[in-house]
Amino acid sequence: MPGQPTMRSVAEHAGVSHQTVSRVVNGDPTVTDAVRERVVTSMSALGYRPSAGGRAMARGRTEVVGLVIPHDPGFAFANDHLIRMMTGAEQELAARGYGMLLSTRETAKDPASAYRRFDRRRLVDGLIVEGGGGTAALPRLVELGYPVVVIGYTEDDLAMVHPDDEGGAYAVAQHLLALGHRRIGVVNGPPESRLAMAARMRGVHRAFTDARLEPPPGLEVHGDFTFASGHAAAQRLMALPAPPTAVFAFNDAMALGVLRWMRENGKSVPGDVSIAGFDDTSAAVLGETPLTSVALQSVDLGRRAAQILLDLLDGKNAQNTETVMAGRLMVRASTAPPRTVI
Amino acid sequence: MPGQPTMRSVAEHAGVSHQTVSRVVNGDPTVTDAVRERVVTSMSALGYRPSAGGRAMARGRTEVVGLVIPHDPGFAFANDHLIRMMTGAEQELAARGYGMLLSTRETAKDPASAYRRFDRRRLVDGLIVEGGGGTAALPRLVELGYPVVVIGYTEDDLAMVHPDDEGGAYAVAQHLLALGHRRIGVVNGPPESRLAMAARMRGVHRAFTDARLEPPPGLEVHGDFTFASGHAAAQRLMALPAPPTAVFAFNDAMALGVLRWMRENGKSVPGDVSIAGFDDTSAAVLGETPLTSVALQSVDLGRRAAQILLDLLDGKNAQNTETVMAGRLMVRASTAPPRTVI
DNA sequence: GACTGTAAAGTGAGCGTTCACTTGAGGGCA
DNA sequence: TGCCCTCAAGTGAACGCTCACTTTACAGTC
Repeated sequence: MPGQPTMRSVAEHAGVSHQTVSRVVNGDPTVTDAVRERVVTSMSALGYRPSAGGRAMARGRTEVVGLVIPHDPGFAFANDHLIRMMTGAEQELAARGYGMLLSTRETAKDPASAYRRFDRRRLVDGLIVEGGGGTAALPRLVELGYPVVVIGYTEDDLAMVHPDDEGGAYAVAQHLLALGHRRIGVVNGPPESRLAMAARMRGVHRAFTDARLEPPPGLEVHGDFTFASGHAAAQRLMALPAPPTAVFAFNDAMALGVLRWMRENGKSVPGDVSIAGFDDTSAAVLGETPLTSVALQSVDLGRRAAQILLDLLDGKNAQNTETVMAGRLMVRASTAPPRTVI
Repeated sequence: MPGQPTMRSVAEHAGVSHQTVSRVVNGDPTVTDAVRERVVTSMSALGYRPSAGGRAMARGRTEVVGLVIPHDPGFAFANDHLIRMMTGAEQELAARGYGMLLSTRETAKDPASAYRRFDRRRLVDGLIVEGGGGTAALPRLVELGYPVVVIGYTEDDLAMVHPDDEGGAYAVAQHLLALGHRRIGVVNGPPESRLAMAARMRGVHRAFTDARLEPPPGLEVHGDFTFASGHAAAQRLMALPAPPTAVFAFNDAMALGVLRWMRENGKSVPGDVSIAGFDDTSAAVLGETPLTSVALQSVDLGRRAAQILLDLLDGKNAQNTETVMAGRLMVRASTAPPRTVI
């Protein structure tokens, strides 16, 4: 787009200096109303819009932050969370005049792919990384001098924002215990998410401990967050000599897999087996048997991450904080007291 | 981040001119291997990374495009599509060295909000707008000189990329007719999507016509794409004197609402009533009764939109094309022959 | 040997802002 | 009246890159 009006052309049109136009654009209070009005008139007469590139050059920062999200074809179920988180972050950033540049990474194939962009070129001021797991490339970004906020967990010394996984899992386990379940099966997640999964596991154990009960041994199996792995996990759990009366899957997709297995094998839910999930995805809510699950505050998670990053950019709050946002237990039709209270 | 190395400092370190460094960065073939190697060594020794701002200034374009997506709290079901579309677009853009700036708009509250950013400041070279509906602000963007590609439908004279809504709906209707259904209820979408919905309706009618049948009158009701509206629509359809034997809802969320109503009212699916949706969301696939639906090529839709936009930016393909991407009928457990073939 | 052509590298301006500093006008006060 | 102070606006450089043009070196030709 050649021939776009510049500050100098606006200045000429308004009969002031370019610096005065700059002051008007940036809301400098020292400009008198008369001059300001003249400049504003010229700006709209010429159709002037400031160039982000010019500003970036002069200020030494781009006022754009990068958002790195995982993108794994198989993990479609996290989409509700991702979209909400993104909009939360975007709105917070927009409110402070920042833009959000999106970069996707295929965790499995090439974890570093999404970072490479930021490594190669200086086009963002900081980064929000969704999902700390499997991000060995994180230290490289820090090395480059980027402020980084992780949505999720990381072992690197970075600001973290994450849901209260332990509290959420505690709430689910407590709910199931209160219904009278004792043999509670757990479908745990994959190694990439071990920090979040460990927190959820702690929550489950704490619920048992608080109820002065021992967590039943041998009722924990592992999935990889996919529907299919939940389905397989149900098979394994129900084949045990003493199968569980309730299954708590560490995400909704696996919980739906468990539910499907129950349907296929003539088990009623919640009659024979109660099922609970985690994430409160639309698939869990809108199904024929709505799932008890834990709702994350995805929008606020994104919003908060953006706030922290902006504070880091402003030099405020240089501490690498850990922010935990409460989850909410959503009790639905998939959980009920066990047939025979033990 | 002050004191970052620049082209000139790299040039000094390597004992060449800044222009030679520029040539190396941009892969100019006229640089001899010896010099190139020296420059590359200096670049990594100093940790040099080009400044996107400087390049944007000098080139007069930012090499970033904007992606505008709708964000309506109630419309969570489109998330699968959105994420896939975004990753498709992002990967295509990244492959050509472009960045993708995200902007969300709340269609209902303030349709123009997402555009304002691009109106106020010159920070992208072009725009991809997801969902043409309700975008009265589009002409303003064109007026500003942005190349725009719409994913969806628009009445403005812009490049469009959209799924084959007519063909997809045709496939569903044909499938239901082939099963023996004649009284096929349709749960249509909201006015904002009227162009897409009209295409789907044409598809349904064409299927009837091709089968030398008359579309049954009075079996079309309207929803707003939400689960609740699908639920209500089922109520209305089934209260008719001659209720449908199959219901085709124009998105999955409404189809799931229909399914729920059937469950609550003792109708078996697909025994008493067949149900089909549109979009092939995870909620439809992973439910207890997997839904027959139409899968969109969301990733390719995004990828294609990005390609077209990049071509527009290159001055190639100045035509405002309309690109249609086939959908795929996914037949699942929610559709079967009617109990009594009429 | 002088001339031309070409490939490789260098020079300097310019892109549109902001920053640090300077100028100028006007007011208050002794 | 003269001085200083304050507030509003102006001046010019700098930010880091690319573009258009120029220089240099060297080989080929007559």
